[in-house]
Amino acid sequence: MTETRPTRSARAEASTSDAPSHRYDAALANAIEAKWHDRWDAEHTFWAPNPTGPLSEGFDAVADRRKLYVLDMFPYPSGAGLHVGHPLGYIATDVFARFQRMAGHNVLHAMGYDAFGLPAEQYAVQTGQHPRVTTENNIANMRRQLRALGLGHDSRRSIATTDVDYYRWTQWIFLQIFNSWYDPAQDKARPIGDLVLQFESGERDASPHTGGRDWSDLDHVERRELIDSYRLAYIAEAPVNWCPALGTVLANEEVTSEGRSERGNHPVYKRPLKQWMMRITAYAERLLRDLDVLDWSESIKQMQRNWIGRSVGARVRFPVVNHEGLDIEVFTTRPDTLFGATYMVLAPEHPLVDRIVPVDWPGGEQLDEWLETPASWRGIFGADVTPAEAVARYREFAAAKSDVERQAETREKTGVFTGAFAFNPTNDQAIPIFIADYVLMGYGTGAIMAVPAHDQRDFEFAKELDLPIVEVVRPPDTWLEEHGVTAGTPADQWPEAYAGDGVGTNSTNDQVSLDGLPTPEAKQAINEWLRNSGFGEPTVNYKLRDWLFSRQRYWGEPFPIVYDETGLPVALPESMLPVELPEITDFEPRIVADDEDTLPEPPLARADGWAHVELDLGDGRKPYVRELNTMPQWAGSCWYYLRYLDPTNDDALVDPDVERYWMHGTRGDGTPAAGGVDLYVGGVEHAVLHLLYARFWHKVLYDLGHVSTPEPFQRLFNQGYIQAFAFTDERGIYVEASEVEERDGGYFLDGEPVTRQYGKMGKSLRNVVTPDDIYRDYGADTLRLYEMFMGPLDQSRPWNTADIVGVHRFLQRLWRNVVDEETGALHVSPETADDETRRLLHRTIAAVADDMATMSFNTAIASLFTLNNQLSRVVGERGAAPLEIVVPLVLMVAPLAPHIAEELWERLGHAGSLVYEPFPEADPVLLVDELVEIPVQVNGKVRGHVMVPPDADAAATEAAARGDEHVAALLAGKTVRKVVAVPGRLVNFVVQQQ
RNA sequence: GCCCGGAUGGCGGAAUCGGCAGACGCGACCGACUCAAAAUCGGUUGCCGCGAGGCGUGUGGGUUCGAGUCCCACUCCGGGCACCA
Repeated sequence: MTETRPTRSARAEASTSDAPSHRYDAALANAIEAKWHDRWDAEHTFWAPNPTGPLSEGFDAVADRRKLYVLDMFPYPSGAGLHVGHPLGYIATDVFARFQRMAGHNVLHAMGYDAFGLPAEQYAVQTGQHPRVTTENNIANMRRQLRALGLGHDSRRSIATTDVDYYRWTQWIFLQIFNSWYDPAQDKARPIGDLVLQFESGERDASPHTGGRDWSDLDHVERRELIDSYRLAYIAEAPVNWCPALGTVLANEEVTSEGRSERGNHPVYKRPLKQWMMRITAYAERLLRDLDVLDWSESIKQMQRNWIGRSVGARVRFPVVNHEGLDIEVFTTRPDTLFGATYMVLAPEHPLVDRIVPVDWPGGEQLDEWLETPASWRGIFGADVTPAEAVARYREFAAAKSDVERQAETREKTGVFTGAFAFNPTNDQAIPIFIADYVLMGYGTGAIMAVPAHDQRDFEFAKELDLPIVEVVRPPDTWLEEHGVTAGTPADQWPEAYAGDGVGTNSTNDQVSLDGLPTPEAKQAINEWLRNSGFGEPTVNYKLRDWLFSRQRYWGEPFPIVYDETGLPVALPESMLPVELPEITDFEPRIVADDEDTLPEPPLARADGWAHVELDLGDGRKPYVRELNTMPQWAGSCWYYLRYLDPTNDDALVDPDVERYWMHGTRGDGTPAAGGVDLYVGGVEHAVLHLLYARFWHKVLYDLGHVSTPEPFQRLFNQGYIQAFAFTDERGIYVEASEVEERDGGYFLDGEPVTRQYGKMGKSLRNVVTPDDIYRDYGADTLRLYEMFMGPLDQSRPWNTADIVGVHRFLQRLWRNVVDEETGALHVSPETADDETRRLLHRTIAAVADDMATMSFNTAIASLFTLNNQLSRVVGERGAAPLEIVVPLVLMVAPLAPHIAEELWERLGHAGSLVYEPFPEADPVLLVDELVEIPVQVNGKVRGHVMVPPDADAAATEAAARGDEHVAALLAGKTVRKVVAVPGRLVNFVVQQQ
């Protein structure tokens, strides 16, 4: 590139042309920043020593400091590079980490790259360039952009998930999970070998899972199948989210509620496929319970709670009429309404449907009151056909509806009678069994008991198909009134179901009566009856499903799994790790048709020499076929925070002593904690993806003794987003935002008016501002300061380049207060500051230290502005800045704008970096003013101010207030009914209203 | 529909416990410097009013000597979940 940048701003031109030669401008800032980046690198300034091992050099010097682990969410190295919105969190953690170093902590702060994933692979498909090349280029560019920000990361600890040395340990963790099972008795994961021992010793009975056969009756393959069914990582054929456009299946968490892929918004179809699953459901209760001890925002906790979806209820078994021994099991949160169950509904794909469907529609004595099956039960699906045909038709109808269509529809209830009946166990009444798509196979047991009087969905279905509606919970009078009915109104004349608590009614048999019982007691009573009668038992159900863990992709971690002649998976031994990705040239998914009939073929299937191997896994050398799927992108990001601790360890994923030092159960301030990372900063978009998966893996590692804390992230902070204005022309097309001019309250591009919009920064809105632009025009310190000054970290706010000059001027004034702009010489003085300035200094120190600790960086900066403005006044008067003010000011600025602070620190005569200098401390004596100004109110309105000593009591303050001329005039001739005098705060005279 | 979060000048935002609303910055206006402009420096800037003063934190009520802050009802905006039994 030989030509000069055409976009170089006029401001930068002007400031470099005829400004004083030692003014702090972009050019000077860039020079200073480059110098300190090199210095920090050369001096290993940000190397945080481990207590032991290869990274422990220098630990003795920091051994008495408290540890602090600060972490940013793992970034994906995008080919587009960073825009100014990306580093917001990184700057915040860096400011916090720098402050905490000055406050006496040994701070671990590192940055790595979540580098597997779709974009590099899709780029490879388009260009033929290997994803590794693309990925490494992107990482290099991102490293450059982040280095320019002056982030104090320990560069030795930077890892990428694509490093073979890293994914070797991702595979190792997979093996740990694969080789474990969840023992409900101990409520933890245990080695799979323990389970085998339990079966062999007879301690655990195999027969319930094998059709009544004992472990000793099983052959080798059957035993493996049984054991495999217990593993925390297992293969299952289940309806999965197949996304043809992405050529892969997706986890539930990766599918939006509109039934589209979170990445790319492509249609997703349910189809049965054999896939790897992770048994995260075994941890549902612990994942939920342990949220209570985490310092996370309530909203994120709530999102995880919703996703886990715990509900308390009961399982109830309904015997199927004419099928001896066959029960339909349902889950209900309202077992107290069991007497009101007038029909049942199965999900259309429920496996029992085919077994219960009779040859003909029932009639005569099977139906208590009707002579033949009512037409309404058969509806349009069952008219003129057999039950089997009706079921088939309905299934076809339901399957044809995509999730999107279901969403869009008005949720009119549809369904069809199966022709079969079940007994309501409370009263032995035969109730009809339907299939309907409002019952989902994936939740509970895929079957429900329908209580139309007390469930709105069942109510609507009952109305639609003309089914009986029986009241078993008496609603409160207020509800009856509001719905225009009385206590005597039959439930089928209610305008809607009553789903709330009430008092039991119509619920009595020989053994139990719920009549008159309030709902909570009724639940207890019926649960007891269910247990005694054997029809059911209380239980807890979760919405959370197991995690679908395989992807039909190339650019991901290969599984350390092969298959032998039985087709069952065999774990590779640790000694065979890593399983490296084979080199291939064709990354294209084989079939990309955007419909639901295509089958995925993993790209690894084409690596013939790799996929088929001969190995000796203890059975002698024999052929095996490798697992051809790869792991999802979430795998690598599930544990990277552990690898930062000990990135070079070849013997373990992390040394236990190192792990305990950085992670173990105390917070930075010494109080007990459940999780190891002291501060984790990132976007809210990972609320139920990464944060749930990582907690799950961490708990498995905890159960197996590989980590010492039950939770990975003690404190989570969700930063807001930087949004930006965008502009559309009259066609509604986005135009380049940086070229739009504002004048007379309107916006114009090339003289044509354009419309201002607001949204996420990105290519599609053409409103990207890159950090490189800002470095060029102002320098990195200005960018850092601006991003921290824009507002509170947890809120989203608009980027506004025009506002940047404010913080840039601050740095310029700070510089000018210390360095002569014309000569470059220092103009500081050892003379003491005046009392007012000194007091302001100490107030500022107190405020800034407090704000830094609570990450209120915007107000910390405001305080620094105020002090610097005062210093400017002093310099104006005296021609020199008192060192007494300058030194602490520079130290306070250091976490926020480290380059200029280091430079000033050096010019002030210090040899080393200020990174580990103690943060200034406020003198408490100077925080108290000699006189304080107190507002004086009359009837709540401020009418004057008086100066009083800070320790003046109420009487003295009131006396002073009465002495104020203006106040005295207002009080003259009026009756003071009450005086509120709050010492140090205010005085309020309450006078008779005239 | 359910669950969270939010609403303060022209703009971004500030205001530990219920105690001077609008800190700090942008913008705007005035002035200094300059032949001039930019940059820089100083001042003014919630609204109405010449002023005294009045009004003012999404809306309507309430508690209180006193409410941006607490309570009740609502409006709008953002996010999450959603036929979850």
